[in-house]
Formats: sequence, structure tokens, C-alpha cells
Amino acid sequence: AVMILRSRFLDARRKRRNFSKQATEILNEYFYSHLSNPYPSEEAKEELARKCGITMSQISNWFGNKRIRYKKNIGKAQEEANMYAAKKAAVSGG
Amino acid sequence: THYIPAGAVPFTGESLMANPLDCTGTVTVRKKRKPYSKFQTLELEKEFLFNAYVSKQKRWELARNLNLTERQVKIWFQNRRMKSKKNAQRSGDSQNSNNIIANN
DNA sequence: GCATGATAAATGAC
DNA sequence: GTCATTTATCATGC
Repeated sequence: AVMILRSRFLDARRKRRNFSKQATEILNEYFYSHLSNPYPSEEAKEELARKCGITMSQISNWFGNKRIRYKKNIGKAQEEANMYAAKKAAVSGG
Repeated sequence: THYIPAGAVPFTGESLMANPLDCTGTVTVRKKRKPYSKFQTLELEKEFLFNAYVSKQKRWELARNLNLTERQVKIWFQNRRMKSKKNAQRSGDSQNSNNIIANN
């Protein structure tokens, strides 16, 4: 009985919802503009969490997943990087 | 000012992939994550209900009965305490955090 | 069918 | 000991 209840709670927790397009945009911009050291400080995490409307844990989860999955895609189609690099250049270049 | 993911492959700029070879020739390979069985997890949870900190004696018994290493048992309790703390924050509860059903 | 977010083992810094 | 991580796995979204 306990296991059944536990399983149901686990299922409920793991029920995920995708982040908003806007939040993902903010996170990707930060990630690719800090590609040499994609480890945001506590302050940066708080600001990102506030801007994205998600929790600190979700920020940590996102960066953890992003780092490992980015590494796994080195050599593959990683046009995302080019995309955000171009965007950054456009912002700084005008 | 912190963080050096030594055991794994770090984000050292563009040179990501680094060989696990040490200067001494020692090879450090990270153990692959292997999920525990339902029985193992249940027994560990039962002991965690008793107390969040396990004695050396109890750790040895658990390791032997569950076919785990003492290190694995130690690590499991460490991770379990972190999980409990995280769940307590989520529930806004600062007193009780060891309840499986309430927090899982 | 993979992409994605969350969680479970395992490591290392402190 | 805590705790931010890495990594594989899970469960879901679409």
C-alpha cells in the first residue's frame, strides 16, 4: 500500500511541463554567451529564475541537462550555438 | 571560485573532451550509475525513517543484507538527506521532513 | 520517436 | 558531514 501511494506521488512529481518559449530563450542566451564557463553564480541563478518565472532548482536542472547534452552534441548539429552567437553579435554590433 | 569536476569531463573552454589519463598513468573511470532494486530502496527507506544518520554498524549490516558496498549505503543516506531537505523547502515545512508519504 | 524536465546514483570540493 | 555537480534513467510532451 505504501509503495502504491509512493509511486503515485512520484508520478505526480515527475509530471513535467515544458518551460515557456520566452524562458527557454533567456536560458539559452545566457548559456551560449557564457559557453566557456556555463556555471551561473547563485545571484545569476536567482535573477534567471525571476526572469524566467521558474524556481532555482529548475534553473539548476536546466543548466545541468544543458551542459551534458551540449557536450554530447559536440560534433553534431549544434546550430543552436551559432544562432545565439549571431544574436549576441547583432546586439553588440548594432 | 569553486567547482572543479575532476572525476568527469569539465567545461574547459572549447577543449571539452579530455582523456582520463593521469600523469602517473592512473586511469580514473567514473562508476556508471546503476538504479537500485525496489527491495534495496525500500529497506534503505525503512532505515531512514528510524534515523537520517546511520551508524557504522548499521551501515555494515545494510551493505551486507542489500548486497551493496558501505560506500554506497553512505552515499545513499547523504543523497536521501538532501532530498528530504529539498522536499521540506517545497512543503514550507521546517519541522518534519522524514515522512516518505508526505514528502514523496 | 525523440526532446525535455525531474529524479536517482556517484563524484569531488570544502 | 553538506552540497553543487555529473551522468544515466525515468516519465512526460508533442
